[in-house]
Amino acid sequence: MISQKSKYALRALLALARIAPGETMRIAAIAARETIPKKFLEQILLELKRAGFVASRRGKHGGYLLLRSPEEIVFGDVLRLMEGPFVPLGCLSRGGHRPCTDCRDRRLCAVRRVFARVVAASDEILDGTTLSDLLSDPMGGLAGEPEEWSGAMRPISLVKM
Amino acid sequence: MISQKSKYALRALLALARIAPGETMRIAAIAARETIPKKFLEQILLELKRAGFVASRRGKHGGYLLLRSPEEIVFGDVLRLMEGPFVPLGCLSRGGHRPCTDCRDRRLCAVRRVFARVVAASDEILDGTTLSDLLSDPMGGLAGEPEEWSGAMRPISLVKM
DNA sequence: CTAATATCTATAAAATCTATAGACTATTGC
DNA sequence: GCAATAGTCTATAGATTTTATAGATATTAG
Repeated sequence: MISQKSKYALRALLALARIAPGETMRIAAIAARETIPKKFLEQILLELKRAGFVASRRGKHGGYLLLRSPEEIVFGDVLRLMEGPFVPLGCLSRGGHRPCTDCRDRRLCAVRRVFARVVAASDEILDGTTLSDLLSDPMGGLAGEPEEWSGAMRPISLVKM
Repeated sequence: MISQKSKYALRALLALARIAPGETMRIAAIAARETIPKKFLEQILLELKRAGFVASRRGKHGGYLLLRSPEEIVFGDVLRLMEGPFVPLGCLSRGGHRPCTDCRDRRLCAVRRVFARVVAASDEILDGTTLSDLLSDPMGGLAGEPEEWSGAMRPISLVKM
């Protein structure tokens, strides 16, 4: 499962992407509009600020704004920041850190190999989607209800994310 | 991240896939060979038994064996059993249960749409891989070290699974 | 009968996720 | 300068989930 924190971060960034460039939006306004606990959102926005996604102004008329354009903000980057050094298996993290302690030989770990493919497929989507992709096509080309989805759009998989 | 439990389950099934058909393998033997806590493994094997993946014999000379052939045991099915009703977002679970409580309109939820695509891509791999795929190709066609992986095989993505 | 082995229920220990609290700092308008 | 507004920072609490362990029970072989 993606964490609430990541979901909140993505929604907050989308909210900021909808305001006029150069304008700011207050934490309280984002929290209210996106239904996010304000104090939790504060921490999330600070993380996003430290990572260079957003900037802030303090004091009266303060608030947050995007530091990069929506075309440059990639879903995968936001998730990597919010979720920490995560892949489906610890031993798949960058540089091979966090090795399994219970896996005799990484090269022979069958589980590892399958999930490496899942990671690659997920990355292709997450690193190929930006905020602007979602802004320009708010309904994703769908006209019906989610209940009417079929085929590739149907949420069937249950792998934990 | 995939849970330890799922990883243990997959490794246990692979261990059972390697023994002769009709033979059994004791819990203690699987635990030792795959470096899995024995008592934890007991619970996992019971779940796998209830779901029809394996069968067991009690008493002396008891143990576990696969109830389906390795060609019929699909990674996705095992994960769905072990991880529960999971998708990257609660509102993507089967039948649309577990709706977001903080998302105004599911049809407009941009985050939801992106992750629906991730789910579909992951499923394609997980539901297309069986135990026998891994048995017949233990090295996955790779000759070098994981550190030498490149391109699509490199574990870059950090989406939490 | 006894030893080996799986079964079952409960609980403990640890980690993580989510959220809240409260004091502090900076900016603006008057 | 002062008050109001709004972001910053550190700590911690509460809840949930994950991981693992304990111990009593049931079954089978010999």
